[in-house]
Amino acid sequence: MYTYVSQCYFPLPTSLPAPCYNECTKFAQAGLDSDGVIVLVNARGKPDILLCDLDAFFASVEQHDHPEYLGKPVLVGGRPEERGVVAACSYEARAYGIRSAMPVRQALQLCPHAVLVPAHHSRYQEISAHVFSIFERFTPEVEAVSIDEAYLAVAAGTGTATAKRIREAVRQQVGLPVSVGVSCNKLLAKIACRLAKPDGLRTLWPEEVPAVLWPLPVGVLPDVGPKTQVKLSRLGIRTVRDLAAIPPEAMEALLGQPGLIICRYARGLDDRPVEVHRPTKSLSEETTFPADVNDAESVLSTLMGLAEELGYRLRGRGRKARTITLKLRFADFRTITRSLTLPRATDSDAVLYRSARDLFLRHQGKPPWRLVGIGVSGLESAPQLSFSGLEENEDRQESVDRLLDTLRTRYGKGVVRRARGLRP
DNA sequence: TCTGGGGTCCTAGGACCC
DNA sequence: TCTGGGGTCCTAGGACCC
Repeated sequence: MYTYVSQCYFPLPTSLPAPCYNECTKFAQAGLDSDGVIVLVNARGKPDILLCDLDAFFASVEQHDHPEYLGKPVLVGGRPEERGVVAACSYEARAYGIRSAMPVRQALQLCPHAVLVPAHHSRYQEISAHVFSIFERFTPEVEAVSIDEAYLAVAAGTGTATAKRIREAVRQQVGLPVSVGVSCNKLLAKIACRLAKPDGLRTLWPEEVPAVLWPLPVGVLPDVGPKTQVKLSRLGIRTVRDLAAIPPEAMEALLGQPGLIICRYARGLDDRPVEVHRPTKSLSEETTFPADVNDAESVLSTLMGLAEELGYRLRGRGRKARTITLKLRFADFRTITRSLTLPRATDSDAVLYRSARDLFLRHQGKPPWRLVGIGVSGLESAPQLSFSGLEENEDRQESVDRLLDTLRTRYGKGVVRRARGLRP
């Protein structure tokens, strides 16, 4: 008997092979267990899914590079007097109730003797690249979620063994703990990893959904953030079990499309594929001022620096953008975005800056300003310019941007700022 | 003591075209 | 004079994630 099952939960008889609650279509094999419940079995040899997540990544790197920090509460983040927040904290710090995204000032009140370290992003990038290269020795199917997290697809039945070997390899060759969750889909792998932390490995198979997933608060599910939790709790929905008992149509009426998705999650169902290549859709640069700013000139000069940085990144990736977005945050935290779309895509610092400046002059609102940012979207790949093409290029500014990029890559940012006539 | 920075995806309304 | 849908592009905001 073959069928197409996507709703409800299915307890599994032990005689059947490892189940998979992904929404299988023509290859899904269904049967009835002793209770007469429909059973959906992975008959296609679907891969096992691993979620590998480096524990407290930035903080662990700092502890690795500075062994004197081992065993201590470590905060990686901005300076408290500049409104910094915690980017990462060690498990020792978490014991004091410190969490990432918490203002550093608040974190230091919870734990005054914590070690506060500024972020070293290029170092984290380097370590991340090393870890990802280890992942890729085990499977080409690696989807980077972030600098410290990746989904891996491996052959069915090999998940746990692979996870053990990955953890050993990363521990030995990089010296960092990585937790791994193993299951048959992304959702359950992610929850398994969360349960495994810190420095652990665990599996979570669909037959464990009622016992393990259902008692947890709905907030463990992806896409269920603070706002959604409030909406759900008004309906008395607090645990995943509560949610699994609600008809999906009701959730769709309440939350739209995401309502249907979280209903499937509540049943342990998730058919998102592991995607190796995910093209960048947008890039942005923003800054919160150490103190609110009252003069437009300061905002504009900051904006120029952000535009240069963004242009540099855009050109470095060989992309151009059609839509430019200005972001402003006021002292009361109200935030607006204003965008414009150009007839032709650009990667020029000057065009980025002028566009953002014009948007600012038109929509600046009332000072003081707290944050300014610039973003680009509508990305296109920029044709590679040959050197001769560069010389013939009518837009001299483009050649200047690229020359300065070369200098910057070779000699660093300070050289370029001087070349542009800015103070180093 | 307020609340970083970099992303993704979705929704909704208006303009415009067929 | 009144009244259609459908599709695409653009803009703005919101929720969420790491």
